[in-house]
Amino acid sequence: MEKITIGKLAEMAGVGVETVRFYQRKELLREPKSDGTVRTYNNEDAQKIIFIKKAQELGFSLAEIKELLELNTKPRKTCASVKQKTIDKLTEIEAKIADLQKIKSSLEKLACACDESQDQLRQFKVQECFSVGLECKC
Amino acid sequence: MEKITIGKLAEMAGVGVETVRFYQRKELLREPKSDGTVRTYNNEDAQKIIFIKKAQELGFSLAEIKELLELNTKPRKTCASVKQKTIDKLTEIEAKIADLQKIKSSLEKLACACDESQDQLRQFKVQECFSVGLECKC
DNA sequence: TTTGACTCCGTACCATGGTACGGATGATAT
DNA sequence: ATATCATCCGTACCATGGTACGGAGTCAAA
Repeated sequence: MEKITIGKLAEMAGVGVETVRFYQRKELLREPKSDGTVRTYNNEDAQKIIFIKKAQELGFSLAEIKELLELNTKPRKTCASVKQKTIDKLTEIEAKIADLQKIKSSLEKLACACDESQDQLRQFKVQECFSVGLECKC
Repeated sequence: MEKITIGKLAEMAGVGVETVRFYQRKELLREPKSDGTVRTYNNEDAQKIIFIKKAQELGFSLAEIKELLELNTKPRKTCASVKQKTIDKLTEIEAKIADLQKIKSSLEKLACACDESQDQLRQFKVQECFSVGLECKC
């Protein structure tokens, strides 16, 4: 395994060096062992940063992301409690997927309306996707 | 249609009065007509706020949410350009759904690992979901 | 061995998305 | 009609998630 410096790591993950250090302060990333004074990272650190960025785009806060990353890594936790937390997270994620599907259906309807009348187009309201039944009649 | 004051609206949508005013400043909500000095809102305003909150949880910024709400409401836009933008948004949303599915599969695998050995459990890494192939052997 | 690039660390600053506060005015219930 | 409550508006402040800066130390190639 090659020696990865913070600059290299940041580049691999597509973030700034300062961001890496910020995540360390927030305990989203470990403080790596230093051989001498310059610290070295590994591929897992890069993977973690990439996960953090993706999860943020999906509406998770850093605190929530920390929970996700630590689900099974806290010692002294029973299998059962890990499983319960995991299932809770799964439920949350399924809800997000369902909400995205609603917006998706709504936008599909809008795409249809583009081929209908100007009137149809102007009267369409994306925001209704969370309150009324949606059916695309294309 | 009943008269909805800002306080009522905020309550309906589950936000604070200040948040409503903030969204108005950001032009996510219209400045409603006032009959006299107190302004009155309608159900659509409430629907919009609910949409905003949901979309935020899905990782959209207020600027992006504004774009979504305005997709078909800007006059002087051609049907074709509306359609193109809509399709772009759809693509984005499909990507989000796909990423959520990856995390979901990963957590499902974790839930399985809970029933296996402690070793399996501790070695599991959620963050791998964006880099390696995942298969649940439950 | 010096020069240039990179690291480390602290502190300051920034944008986004609100939240709180306070005074003036307007509405409503008794 | 007056007490109470909400609205309006401006401004200040706040938390989250970074980003920038500056000084000191370190490493590696020429």
